[in-house]
Order: sequence, then C-alpha cells, then structure tokens
Amino acid sequence: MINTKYVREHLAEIRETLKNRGSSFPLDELLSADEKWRKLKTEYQALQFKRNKASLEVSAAKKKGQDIKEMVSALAQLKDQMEGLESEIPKYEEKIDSLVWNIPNVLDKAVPIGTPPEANKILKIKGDPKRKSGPNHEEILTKLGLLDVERAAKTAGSRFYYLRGDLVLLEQSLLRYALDKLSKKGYTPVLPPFMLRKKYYRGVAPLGVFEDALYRISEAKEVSGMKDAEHLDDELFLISTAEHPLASMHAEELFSGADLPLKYAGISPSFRREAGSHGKDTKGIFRVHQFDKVEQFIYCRQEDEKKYFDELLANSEEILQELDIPYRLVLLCSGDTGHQMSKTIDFECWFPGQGDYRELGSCSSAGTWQSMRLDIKYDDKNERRYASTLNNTAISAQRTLACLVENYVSKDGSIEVPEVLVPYMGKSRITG
RNA sequence: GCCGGGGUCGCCUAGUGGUAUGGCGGCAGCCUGCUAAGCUGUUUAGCUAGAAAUGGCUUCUGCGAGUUCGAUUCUCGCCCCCGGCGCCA
Repeated sequence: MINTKYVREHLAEIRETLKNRGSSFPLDELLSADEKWRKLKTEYQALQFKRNKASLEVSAAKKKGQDIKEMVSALAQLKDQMEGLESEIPKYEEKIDSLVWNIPNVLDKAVPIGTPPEANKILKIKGDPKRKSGPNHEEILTKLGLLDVERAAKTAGSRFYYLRGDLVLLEQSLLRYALDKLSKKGYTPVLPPFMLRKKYYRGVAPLGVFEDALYRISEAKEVSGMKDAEHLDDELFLISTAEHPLASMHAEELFSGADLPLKYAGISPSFRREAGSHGKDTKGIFRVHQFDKVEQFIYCRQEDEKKYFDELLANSEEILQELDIPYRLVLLCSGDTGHQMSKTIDFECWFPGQGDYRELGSCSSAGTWQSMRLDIKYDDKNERRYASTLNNTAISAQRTLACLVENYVSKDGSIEVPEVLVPYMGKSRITG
C-alpha cells in the first residue's frame, strides 16, 4: 500500500493543487482516517512488543525444562487484546487505501491556474494551414472505399471502423515510421501486453475516476474467504494506452542510478470506452473505441524530469514537422490536467474539415505519482528515490490518418502520401 | 489444464515450530603509498520520541487466510518461475 507520509509532508502543496484543479477529493477524510490508523497502529505495535518479549521468555523457560503453562495462558489474554485491534486497523487501512490511490498529482508550477478552454495557454503555433476548410476525412475516405464505419457499426457498434486497402498500409507506415525514428534515437521498441491487472492499473491511473473509461475483460474469480481487495490479481483491463503497461513493466524494481534514463517506444492498440463523450466527434475515426499508437515513455532520475520532458516534446514536433502538419502546442491549465499528471502539453493539429486545431497527442510528466504507487525506485548514493515517469504520444495512428487525409487530399479526391512515408508505402499517391 | 520442483534483503545463498545465515554488490568510515587490497559498520518497509544529532519499537522468507502463546517452518487458497505431459494459433 502507498503510504500517507508523502501526503503529510506535502500537505500545503496538495491542498493548493486540489483547489486549483477544482477537485472534490476528500483530503480531510483521508487525514483523519490516517491519524486514527497511526494511533491504533502504535497501540498494536506496543502489544506486539509485549508478546515478542513474553514469547522469548516462554522459549527460554521451555529450554530449561520449566513449566510454561501459566505463562502461556497469560499470553492468551494478550492475544485477545490484539485481536480486537486486528479487526479495527484494517477498516482504516481500507479507507485510506481507497482514497490515497486516487489523490491527484501536485501540479507543476508552470501550469496555469483556471478552467479550460480559456486558461489553457497556447505556447507555439507552427506551420501555415494551406487550406482553411475542406471535406472531412470520413467523406474523403468513404468515397475512396478505404473506410467503412457502417458495417463496423453493425458488427461491433458505433465508434468502430474497418480500414481497407492502402489506408491500412498508410496506417502501418505511420506506426513503423514512428518506431524507426524513436529506435534511432535510442528508444527501445516494446510491444506490451494489451491487458493489465487491476493491481497495476491502479498504480498508473486513478481508477476511482478512470475506471469508466476502461474495458474490463474478466470478472474477478470467486474465491471463498477472499475479500474484494484481495483478488486484485484476477481482474484484467484492456489497456487504454501503451503508457500503462510500460509504466507497470518495472513495478517493484530498484534501479541503480546509472540504469536511468530508460527510454521506450511502445506500440499497441488502445481501447477506450469513451463513456461520457456521446455526441462528440462522432464522424469517422477521430474518436474511436480502438486505435493504434506508438507511445514514448521514459523513466528518469527526479532531477532530469524537465530535460526529458523537453526531449519527448521535441520528438513529437520533429514528427509533425516531417509529416508537414500545421500544429500548435497547448499547455493545459489546472482544470484540464489529468489526475495523475503534474504537467501536460497537448499538440493540436490543423483539421481543415473542422476548421480547427484538434489534439493528436499529449506530452505529460507524472512526476513520482506512478512510481510511488508501483514501487519503482533507484539508488541515489545511500538513498532510495522514486523514479520520475514521463510519457508522450509519438503517433496516434487513426487520428493522425484523419488529419493527414484532410490536409493532403487533392482536388480529384486522391490523397498525396507525405514524403517521409513514401519509402514505407512504395507509392506517392493513394487513389482508392 | 494435469503432474512434479521452486519463490528468503539489489543479486546469490543457508536454515528450521522459539531473536532469519553467509557471501557478492552498494553506501559510510578506518587503515595503508601504489594501479589495489584489507578491516569495521550499514543494507526492506513503517510507527514513534526529539529542534537536531540520535534513539525506542514494529515489520520484512511470493500474496492472502488458518492452526499456535509463538509460523520462514505445519495446513488451505491464489500469483509467478522451472521441468514434463496434454491442448492449441
């Protein structure tokens, strides 16, 4: 279990963060449960001390061949006292546990305070939208026979799709292009499990607020005598991003300082229920239940966090510039920054069909939020410190396809292949 | 899925119903003139006292439950690893 020491030591910051995020997290409830827990725990430990001492005396007496009957019955009384506390303490532990895993991350000082969209801060605008408006990607792709959402709606439901023909090759080209680029920069490609146990999922994202966004694919096994909290191993969730299995990968590990940073390029499908987004972005493949993504992920020493955040962001900018997509960087405000993140910069790209910039990915620092919950540390001289974890989209394939198509469609309805992808496609134009 | 073996500190390893062994590595210190070695201490997590230096205590043998005054040891369930068999893309 994650401990509350961190909370007590960072109380002022946490209070401020909760206020700035507009969070309803019941901090005082957590603190009072924690206070009560520590009181009982201290009491219990004093009894354990008594028991240990007495047990030794029993042991010594037994060795000398003395009668231990009386000593044993005295100890039985002590046992009753301990049992009372043993049933009391877990109540508070469960309470603390249910709260502390979901406590929001402390925001980075750079994060603007306020609510979206006004308080989000546009940091940079790069590239000129060549076309201000145009057909949306669904129209373009359906006309070419490369996208079929109707049949997917029939077989799997809304927000699913069949990609066909050259669009599949273009999708794979994008992913491979991103993998190759990151691989050359020293990021290790990783194809992770597409499912994660609840035990680890709750360490990478606050399940209390996040669980509705995930597909749960197996029910907990019924095991007699087991309480809910104890069969966490048996519940699996489909991953909503490769970030999650990448962050869990090194759970419960201790790095030597020289091992860090670790840089990964994860490739996987992402599954999202998109609960609560009814009616939003229903056209085409912009917002779907399943998409493919190459994700950048870094474990680093705490003091290197900023450096690698900048590196991750620079990688994304390089990719967008090579794909020649107009984009802007947006620093998310306190009200828009994800629960487990301390800072997030979205990159939003120009969609002529929508006449607007839309998110293609986001670069985030989780600070030590994930590593504290997953127990990921490194040796720093004679101290063990929690590693910082950072993540950033490299290519979110379906969304990027949508964006590319709208920017690269020609008057005749065919699609020009971006130059960097031509070697992967083996052709420079898609005509359906 | 079945049968067998296993899981002990960062790594390796001993042990057995009564204070968890030793080594390596790491860290701190000491000694020493030669590319190093040696010696000593330390090494999970937490509660607590103190301004601090530093103490006291609990906890840690994969996870959880049971038996017991006491479980690393005995019993049961679960997870994982290794070997064999079966099934299978």
